[in-house]
Amino acid sequence: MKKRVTEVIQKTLQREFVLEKPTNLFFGHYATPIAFSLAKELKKSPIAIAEELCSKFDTEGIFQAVTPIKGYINFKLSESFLDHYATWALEHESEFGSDTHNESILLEYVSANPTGPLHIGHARGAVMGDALYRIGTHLGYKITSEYYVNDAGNQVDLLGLSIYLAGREHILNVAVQWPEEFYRGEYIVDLAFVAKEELGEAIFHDEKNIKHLSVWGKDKMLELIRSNLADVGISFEQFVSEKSLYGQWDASFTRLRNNAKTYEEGGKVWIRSTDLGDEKDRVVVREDGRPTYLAGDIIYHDNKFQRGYDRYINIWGADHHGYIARVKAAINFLGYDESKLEVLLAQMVSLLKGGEPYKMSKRAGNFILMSDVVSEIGSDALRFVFLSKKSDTHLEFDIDVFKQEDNNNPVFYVNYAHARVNQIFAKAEKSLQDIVHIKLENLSEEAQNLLFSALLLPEVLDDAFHSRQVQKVTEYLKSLAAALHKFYNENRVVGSEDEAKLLKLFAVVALSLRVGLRMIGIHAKERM
RNA sequence: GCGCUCGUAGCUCAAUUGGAUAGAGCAACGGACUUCGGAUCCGUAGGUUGUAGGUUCGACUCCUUUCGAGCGCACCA
Repeated sequence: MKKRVTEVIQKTLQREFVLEKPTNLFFGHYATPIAFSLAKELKKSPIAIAEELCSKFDTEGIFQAVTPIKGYINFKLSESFLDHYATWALEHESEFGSDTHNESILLEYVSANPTGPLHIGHARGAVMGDALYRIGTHLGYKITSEYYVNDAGNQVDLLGLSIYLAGREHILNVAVQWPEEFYRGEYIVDLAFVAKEELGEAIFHDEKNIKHLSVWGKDKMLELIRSNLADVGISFEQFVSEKSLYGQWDASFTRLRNNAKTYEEGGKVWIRSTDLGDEKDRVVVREDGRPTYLAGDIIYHDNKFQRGYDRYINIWGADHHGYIARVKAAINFLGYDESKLEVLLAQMVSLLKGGEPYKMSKRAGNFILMSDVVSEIGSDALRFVFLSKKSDTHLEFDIDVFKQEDNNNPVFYVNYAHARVNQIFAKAEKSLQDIVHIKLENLSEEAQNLLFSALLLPEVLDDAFHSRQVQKVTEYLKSLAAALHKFYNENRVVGSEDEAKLLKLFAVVALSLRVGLRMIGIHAKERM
């Protein structure tokens, strides 16, 4: 819709302009403040310019009226244009809001270490990544979703050790000296018992088995993570193992060295990340020859860029923000365009329950488990609330709100609007086929506004994806649902003169709600 | 101390990325045809957008100052 409008205006004005929506639909459906920017150049008042420009538009086709108000030029769409679009949308539900783009994008998210279950912090990045994936794919981008598995290094060793010691303490009943650092959650003890089942008790007799337990435990945790994700409807196209990329280190390292971006000092190899704005240079190879974590990420990003996507998006927890500079520096040093990498940060989440801080799970080792929250409020509510706020703001919410079945609960509210439309169709004993070709004309002001709002979904999706701000979708769904509830309360549909027209209008609203919800991974309810 | 992110109604958050009178929900108060599902809707009240400057036709948005919060500042991942 916006595309068509832009085309038409472009053709008439023959210059660049900003197209926006008026704050009040009373003015029109679209508006441009172009007269303000022309005022200086033309040495005339914006008001005069706006009036002049308005007369250039013909009001036979797509626009019903083009009016100047206080320097703004306002465009009102014609009913026949809106009706055509509505009919098309109803007949092509799966294409509503879709588009084509050539850009290919590698979207990496979650990538939690396979050393424990997912906690609530991971959930925010997870649902955000998944929503971007769904929206972007719908918009026609070629997106690949990927999970990077840190299956090398200390943490996995620590996992093995923790299971081993838990087994000795709880299964062999021998006294154990716990080291300073280990994984504390009760899930470790559970794992030890599973290990006993699957591998036999003898595994805890010899510390040589720790290595084996590490790999075994890592696989188990990855399985758990996948099932946690599956519970909220998230799956990945590919998992990339850190370990499997290690063979490529020499090649990456050689390129860095040849570009003179590394140096040796104190027996270690450093990368000159300060050249590109990092606070200090970073070690990539330790004195004993083992590569650092950064080395792993250098290989991984080298590998990513070799795969030749147009764009790379990483979603990281906000606590990793300090890492962006060095990774971007490394990408640049490897000879790639680092601006192709976008890092989105998911800020911290704090949960309340009945106004009190949510109890940490002992099972998880003082984290809030994502699976606990999901079993309390469900996947839909979790998604909706996490996607309702800008990802870079700190978020606090009370999970009791999402158990209520009323206005407090936005998931419920939006679903209710959708179900309501279904109920009306049932009451009227009509189906979509009966009304899809009814012409929407001579609508009341309110009906026309509602129709227009419902048809905005495509541009909302577009905007949300481009700005990587998924809360625009949830905001839109809430306001569209509100508009429907309001209209419903003020207008009788079934049995009225305009029954067929209003049913069609409602069908468009329901369509928009349904597709919008689908974009954030929620299945719209037919009845409550 | 340095860096990143953030500061909007009592609370939780929006604001078309520089545009028209800064909007929703909650909480408070007052209302709605004996209902196409009242699981909804309408109204009232609530703001110097943390502070102080600057940029311009125009600033919640950009720049500078200052205060406050969170996070980060590993040869851990």
